[in-house]
Amino acid sequence: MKELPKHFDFLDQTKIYKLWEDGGYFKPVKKAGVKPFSIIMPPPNANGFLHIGHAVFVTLEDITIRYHRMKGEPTLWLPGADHAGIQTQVVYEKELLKQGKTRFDLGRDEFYKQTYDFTMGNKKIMENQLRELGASCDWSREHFTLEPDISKSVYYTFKKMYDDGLIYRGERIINWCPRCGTALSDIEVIHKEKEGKLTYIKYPIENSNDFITVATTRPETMLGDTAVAVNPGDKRYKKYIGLNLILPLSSRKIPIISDEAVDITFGTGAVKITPAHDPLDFEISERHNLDVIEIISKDLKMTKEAGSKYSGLKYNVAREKVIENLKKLNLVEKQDNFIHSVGTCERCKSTIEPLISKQWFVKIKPLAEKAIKSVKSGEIKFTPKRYEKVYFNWMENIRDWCISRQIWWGHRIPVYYCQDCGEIIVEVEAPNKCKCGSKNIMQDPDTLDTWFSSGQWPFNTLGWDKEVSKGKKSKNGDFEYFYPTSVMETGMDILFFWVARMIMLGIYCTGKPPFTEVVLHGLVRDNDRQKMSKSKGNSVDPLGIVEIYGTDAIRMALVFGTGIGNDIVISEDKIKGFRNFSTKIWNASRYILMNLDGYKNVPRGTLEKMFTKEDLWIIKEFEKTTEKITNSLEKHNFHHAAEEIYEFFWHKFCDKTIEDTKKRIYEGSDKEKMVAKWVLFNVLSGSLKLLHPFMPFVTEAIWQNLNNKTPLIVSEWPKKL
RNA sequence: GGGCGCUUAGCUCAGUUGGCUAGAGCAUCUCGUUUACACCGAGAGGGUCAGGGGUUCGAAUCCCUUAGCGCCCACCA
Repeated sequence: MKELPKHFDFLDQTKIYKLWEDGGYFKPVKKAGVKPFSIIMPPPNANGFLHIGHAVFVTLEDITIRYHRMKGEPTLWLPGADHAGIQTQVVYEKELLKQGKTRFDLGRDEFYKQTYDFTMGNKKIMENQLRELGASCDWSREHFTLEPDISKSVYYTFKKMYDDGLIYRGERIINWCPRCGTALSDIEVIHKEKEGKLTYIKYPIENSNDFITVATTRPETMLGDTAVAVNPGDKRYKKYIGLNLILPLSSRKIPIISDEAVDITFGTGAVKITPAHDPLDFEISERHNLDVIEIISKDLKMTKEAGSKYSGLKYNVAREKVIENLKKLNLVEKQDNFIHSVGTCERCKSTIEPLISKQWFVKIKPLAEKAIKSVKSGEIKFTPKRYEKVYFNWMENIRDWCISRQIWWGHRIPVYYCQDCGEIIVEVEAPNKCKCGSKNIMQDPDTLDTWFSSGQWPFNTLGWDKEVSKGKKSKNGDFEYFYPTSVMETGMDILFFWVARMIMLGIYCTGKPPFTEVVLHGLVRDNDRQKMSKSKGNSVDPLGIVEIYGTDAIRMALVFGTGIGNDIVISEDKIKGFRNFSTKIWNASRYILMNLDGYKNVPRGTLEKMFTKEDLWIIKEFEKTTEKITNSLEKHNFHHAAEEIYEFFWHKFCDKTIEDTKKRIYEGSDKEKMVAKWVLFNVLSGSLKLLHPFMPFVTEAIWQNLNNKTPLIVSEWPKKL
């Protein structure tokens, strides 16, 4: 055995990681008939550096992975990176803006190429950051969402769903982000409370001197009204239902209709219906076969349909003009201040404009039904269980998923239109001619929602493709061996975006849910309970912390004292505390190694009768601790496990046992020394194993000095001493 | 409007199916320069477990209720 240097500040994490990686310990050895353990890593978005949130998943998943690997299970942790469609495009467009350019200056191909290079550069940095955090994942199986094989599978899924009638193209109301210039799905819209004005406008009734007053926050949309709706039970308006109104400023005749969706208590109880620019109005218009008049275009300017006085004006300019003109006609009853929630783009924060557009949608209900069943039946279990309710709540109220995006970065939709006969061709590989013989075919210009591809991540990365779907074996056999995977661990914030979609698409594509357990963690906050973010300036840079206090400290700080699923509170003081713990482990080990000169380990049985009461106590405590940690890890109770090993190592082993044995170590007989050394050596070895999943670097560094033939990472998880 | 959660020591949080004098880390105080470690050790103080009611032999834990806080979802015109 080698003595340890006095200070471990220079612990060479890179060297230790290399020892593991070069040793091939991250690669699972498949054993026929042995149940494997597998986690697909949530692929970080390859458009920036890792932040503290990434450190959380790395820590929790790496703990789980190391534990299962030590239990001797063929263990796979598959890493990857996500192209992150809109987000990356927004980030790179900002880069371009610094050069005074837009994506249109570059053109589609050049923009894609530059974004690709940018992404690959970030991906490489991220991979090394994952290494610094100790991620023991199998780099030989790493994937990227845009690589050719993955893309092919994504296209195949699209085609399969199209053929099954689960993907359709339709002209419907969607969320339009004017900044990004694309449609968004409902969950990419963040609703924020904003101050506005509620304007009450009088609509004259045809052949009458009566009016119906409607209230609106967007007066300019009246130019596109095609009805006014009231609740069928509203006595005030019953007599008017079926009559016509003369729409001010346009003189169009619009009907007064009745619909259950109208809230009697809101505003005047009469609501103007603008099907082209409001989701609820669109629904009502479908029920009543109303005309749809688009008066705002995608660049937020008024269309010709809005009338010659308004056409070409920006919508907010038009709004003022509409109010002004209505006032001249004495048709504005009043204007109230009003707080309402306004949809904004998740990525660029711009206000969303609902409008009619031709997009691709996933018919989601049939998929959702099976996804609900898989959790209800217990095929998939959530930790913490309370998130199952959140999941059901969302799944049961789900609406069709708009999957086409008018951006350039991502999987281009595998649909081709024949310019001659109008045929729609959906194919994995680009066709060179149409059935009609025409070679004049054009690919759909749009790309797929990034979550459409990440939703297939758990099986696409394992080699599922068209052939496997038809019953053939996957190329390397991974799909058959590792799928369904064991645990999906990720942030609570992407439960709907990702977890829900993986379950739906997993069941659809492979017939099986993609994992048997979902483990969700919370948000990272600072000591004042504030969410950590760069803009607030309160974020902890995990790699910066690694340099100062070491990876082991930050990992412990992230799991200690936080129940799984709850928000994680972390501060520099907390991390410092666990740096102290690393030092404690180092020093205790250094002391033991100093006193193990010439020590040869022997089986416990040969010393059984010579143990002191204190020896037997620590042995018993070790076994109790081992059992508790094992149980906690099985239940994903990371904080319990961490707290147990901390308490055991510091306050039982160091404070009690090491002190108790000093007398024997310094003054005892040879036999007493031998027994004391046995206890120190074996409890230390066992403790290093228990500590290893949490604090892999210090423990491995010490282990390397204990004359062990194999590294700690592949040592056997302990049961007894 | 619907749903979920939180309220425990000065601070940040644990507390598994109800069961010994309610725990940890940090902070505070006292003592200790013992040959692993001051990034340490020994010890101490500190809590009507948000308020009220109920079930029970027994409640921080289960039920009801009130108050405050946070989050998520939703078509508040």
